[in-house]
Amino acid sequence: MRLLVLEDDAKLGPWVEQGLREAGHVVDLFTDGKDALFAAIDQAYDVLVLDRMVPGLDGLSVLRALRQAKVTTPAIFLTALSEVDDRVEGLRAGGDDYLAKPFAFSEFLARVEGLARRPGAPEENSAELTAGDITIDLHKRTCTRQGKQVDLNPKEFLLLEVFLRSKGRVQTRTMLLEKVWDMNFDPTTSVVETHISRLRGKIEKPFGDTVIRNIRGTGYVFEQA
Amino acid sequence: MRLLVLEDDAKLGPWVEQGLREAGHVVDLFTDGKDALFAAIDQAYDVLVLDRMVPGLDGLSVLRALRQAKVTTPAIFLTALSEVDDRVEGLRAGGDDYLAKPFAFSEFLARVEGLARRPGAPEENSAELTAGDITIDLHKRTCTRQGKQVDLNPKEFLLLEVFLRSKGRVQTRTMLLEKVWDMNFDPTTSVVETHISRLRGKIEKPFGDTVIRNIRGTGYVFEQA
DNA sequence: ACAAATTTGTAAATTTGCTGTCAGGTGGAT
DNA sequence: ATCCACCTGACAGCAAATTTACAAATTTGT
Repeated sequence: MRLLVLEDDAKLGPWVEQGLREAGHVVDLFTDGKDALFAAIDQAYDVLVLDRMVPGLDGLSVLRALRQAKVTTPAIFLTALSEVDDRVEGLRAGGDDYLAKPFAFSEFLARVEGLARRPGAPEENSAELTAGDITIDLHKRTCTRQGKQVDLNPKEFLLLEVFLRSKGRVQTRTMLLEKVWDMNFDPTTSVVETHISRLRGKIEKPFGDTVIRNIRGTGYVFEQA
Repeated sequence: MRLLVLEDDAKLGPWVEQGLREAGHVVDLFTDGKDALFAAIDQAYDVLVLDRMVPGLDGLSVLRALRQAKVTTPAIFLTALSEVDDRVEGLRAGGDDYLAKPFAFSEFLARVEGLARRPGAPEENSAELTAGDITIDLHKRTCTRQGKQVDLNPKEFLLLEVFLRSKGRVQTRTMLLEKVWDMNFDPTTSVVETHISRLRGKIEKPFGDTVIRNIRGTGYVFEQA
């Protein structure tokens, strides 16, 4: 598989490059936005990996330019910024997925390879995640259950997104704190519980069943319907 | 899994400790290098997690001392980016590993668990354990028998897990106390019997047969179906 | 740029339910 | 028959989880 990586961080770039190589892919690493843009236009890549902030031309602009030029290669953003808006912005610009730093390489690889084998043009393909009768649309930021629309706040949406991406595996409180709140050192907070409760109020209560199961002393599992 | 963590940072230490606990491991946290060294010498850990800089004796020295004492437990270093020098990078060649802060917990967990199964254990990854018509899924934390779901409490689940990992071999009460309760000595307690009874109530009674056989004066054996 | 409205995190109150102890019962071994 | 190990159910303590209320922070509209 042929991959373009745009990343100027001196450590992260080579790390990503080597990891992808070891996984059997062909990688072109760029540290400058303009170079990456030109390369992406005249070469056929399977996936683009873009950093949000780089010299020359930032990843966001690169992708916008590409989409304008009708280049539909799927793209994934690496973003150091943790706020929801920053994650979302990449998607708005025509990105197909994002990943917050720091990340586990295995997860990165899975996402990249997942994008590549996805059929259809990114334009009409509205990045969706589904579990049973629950569906969320990453681009439109909407959530539906049994066809009915469910309004979620940003944090609730992100929390649900993490659950839908975990495909039924247990998410420990520590993992959730990291993925949804980027909190790295605070085992005492009870944000998780609070937001689980709110999410349940919207996604379970009106439907009278249980989709988020608690595992005492560990965390939560999203049950596949 | 039994882990030693040497980390003096007041935030990072407890965070790592709890995260590993939630993931189902037994953790001993130390903030002083010397204490950690003594513990690592006379206890059998599966992995050592060492900070580079700690009071008493720094992580690298601890590891050197251990290797000299022929302790081969695999180790992973947590180190600030600025502390990554040649010596630390060299760890990789020796089979040990390092991780630069800040890191994603999920990645840390993956590395730690990867190190532990290094000594020629090719299996794993399936996350399922099976015996006859009984199956447990460690990721989803579920248990089924004859296709029917069986709800287990954390301790019951852990107990069953221990049995499935030792298919056919006798588990003495002492072994169970150590593996499930992390107790090292207390002949008076009857926790084991109580929990065996509860587990049986869920996994034998509804199915009308026996899978956990008692061996009078010794312990229990899990019978393959 | 300001005020109103919404969203988010904290803290406290309440609920839930897991866990270990114990007591009484059962049954096997000698 | 009697001892001893094991089984089982009841119960109380406790810690985790849930819910609620409130305050801080953020977003939105003007």
